[in-house]
Amino acid sequence: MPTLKDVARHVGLSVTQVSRALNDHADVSAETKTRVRQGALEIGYRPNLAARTLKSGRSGSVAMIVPGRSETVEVELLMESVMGLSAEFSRRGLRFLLHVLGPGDDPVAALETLVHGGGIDGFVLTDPVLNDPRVASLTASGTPFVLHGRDRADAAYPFVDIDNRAVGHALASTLTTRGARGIALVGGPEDRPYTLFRREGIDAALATAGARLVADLPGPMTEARGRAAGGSLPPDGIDGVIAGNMMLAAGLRAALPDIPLAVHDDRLIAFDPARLSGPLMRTEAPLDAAWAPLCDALVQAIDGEIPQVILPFQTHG
Amino acid sequence: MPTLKDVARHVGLSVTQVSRALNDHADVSAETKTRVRQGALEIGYRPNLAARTLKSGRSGSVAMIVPGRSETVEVELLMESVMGLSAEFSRRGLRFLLHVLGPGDDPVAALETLVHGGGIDGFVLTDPVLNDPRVASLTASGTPFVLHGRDRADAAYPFVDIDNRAVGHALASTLTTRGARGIALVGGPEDRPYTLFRREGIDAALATAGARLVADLPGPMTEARGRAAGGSLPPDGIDGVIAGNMMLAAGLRAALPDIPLAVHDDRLIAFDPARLSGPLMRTEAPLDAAWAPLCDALVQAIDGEIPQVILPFQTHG
DNA sequence: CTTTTTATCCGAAACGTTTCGGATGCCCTG
DNA sequence: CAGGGCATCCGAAACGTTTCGGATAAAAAG
Repeated sequence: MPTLKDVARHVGLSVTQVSRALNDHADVSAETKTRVRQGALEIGYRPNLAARTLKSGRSGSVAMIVPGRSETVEVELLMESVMGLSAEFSRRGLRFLLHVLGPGDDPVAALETLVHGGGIDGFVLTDPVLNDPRVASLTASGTPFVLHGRDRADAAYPFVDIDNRAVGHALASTLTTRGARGIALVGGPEDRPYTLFRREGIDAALATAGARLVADLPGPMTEARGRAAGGSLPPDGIDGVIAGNMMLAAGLRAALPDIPLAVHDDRLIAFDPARLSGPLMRTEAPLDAAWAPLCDALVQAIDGEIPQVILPFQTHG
Repeated sequence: MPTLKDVARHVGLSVTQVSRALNDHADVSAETKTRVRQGALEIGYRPNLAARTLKSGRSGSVAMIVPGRSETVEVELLMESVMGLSAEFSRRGLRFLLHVLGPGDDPVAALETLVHGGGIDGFVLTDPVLNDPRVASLTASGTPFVLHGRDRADAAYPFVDIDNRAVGHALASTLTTRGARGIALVGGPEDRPYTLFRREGIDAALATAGARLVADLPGPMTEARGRAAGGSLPPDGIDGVIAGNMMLAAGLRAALPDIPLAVHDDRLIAFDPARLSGPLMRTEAPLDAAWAPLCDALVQAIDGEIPQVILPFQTHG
């Protein structure tokens, strides 16, 4: 495998100038730069990451820790993010390390092992719970990271998220402006911050409109539970339902064919809203819009900044 | 961060001896070894992965390159192997690097970048095509790898695979021993070696039994295509069909309710064979039995061996 | 015509580790 | 006591990159 020295010999320059040329440094003439790049291409030069790391202290690799297969985890989402993030990182020349936890493994312990071992510049964290211990651990050790979501309202670390409070507000408002006064919420898992934030927004909107939350049923977001929840709601006093995602909405629609439905759509699975009959309003924020911002944010976090990105959502219907 | 030099100064030895002591080398006295280890602990020494990698070429991490989302790729299988392999590697204390290709990326170029970049001890390759260029590239550069499957019959490199020729033979035999003489094959993609190997086994079995292959329809293995292929078969002269996997079989069964079906089941998706009515014979080899052997084989390959593992399959019905 | 600037270039040191090829002192054999 | 064998140690050279501190020439300024 050719090294900088080989390129230098090939183009008749010093190793120094070749290095500077390839890194687009200032004191190399434009002509030399193209000549060097050309020569590097010709002999198939590829930079040695280990050497670069040794010199610069940055390893150029980032890591993500994901839970293994289990009941509570949405594999579809997991793999969507793994593939999306990995692709974005490779495009930026960064290496993506994936650590899959075993059945009984502690996420924080795995994190600390990886951090301690060195060679990782930063972490991507996803699917936070309230006051996530991983955030605490990384903050304590001063390791750069970016969180997809937030584990508390007053997050002071780098994150990429949507405004779930606003989402909740929009969902509730869209029902109340259509006259709904008794509203049921069939939301996501209770220990997830976004469930909480959305409910805050819902409460605020309902209070303003003089409506009230008749039922609040947090839980897993599957079509089956949507149907079950729809069936368990009291038959009277409910003229609008808010669903956590499209699967829940589909189940709810099956159980309650005519009720006005407001739902947040993360576009995780291709689910055509037209398939849902009856009155439907949606807030839409595609999850896969987050991968690139997450990568950028992590890069900035590694550079010592604290990027906090709020992605937009759209309202339909 | 303390380095070897710091440890050396702290215990009053040379850098050389400290390095050898920590790596449990032969010509260091037992007493010195413990003294060095103690000293290293005291000042909190952590080996620098980059330097070690640069010098020794071993980094303790392995990589896998997967295609991004596309039509031709079975995401479910991809995710299954990524999760399975990653979990197995972390359990062995190895780091698992995942590189997801962009839409137009060349797998071989990505491979070579990663190889020369350093810091990767070996690769896991999956889903080979005939005479796979990745195999050629890694063989040429002398990089350790293990292939899930084989890209040719006379593979001389490390691999983990099932005996697809035997699978084909078993599938065909199970039909001929039941009296079938005109047999249709609805197999997998044409450029996949396993499709070829299975057909070899099928041909051999049919020749022995005096039966013949009336139709041969390679292609993607989806339920829809199974149904389409079933409908396109000539109505007469076929008294047995071989299907590439359970999805194909399900489609075929829908189109041909009574025909004897022989199918290979990789247990990729939980598909209860009992759901298929009519005469059914199966060869069964769960894909997820391969992750652990693949890891072991890669570790051996990195140590210079050439493990070649043939996993067993079972025959049902 | 000398001096200063500017645009390019280069040698050499450094990052932290492993390892080759000796050194040193000691004990044992003859 | 000369010599070989053994256990234990060390200096120095690598691995491939980045970068500091100059060097060289031509162009601009005095």
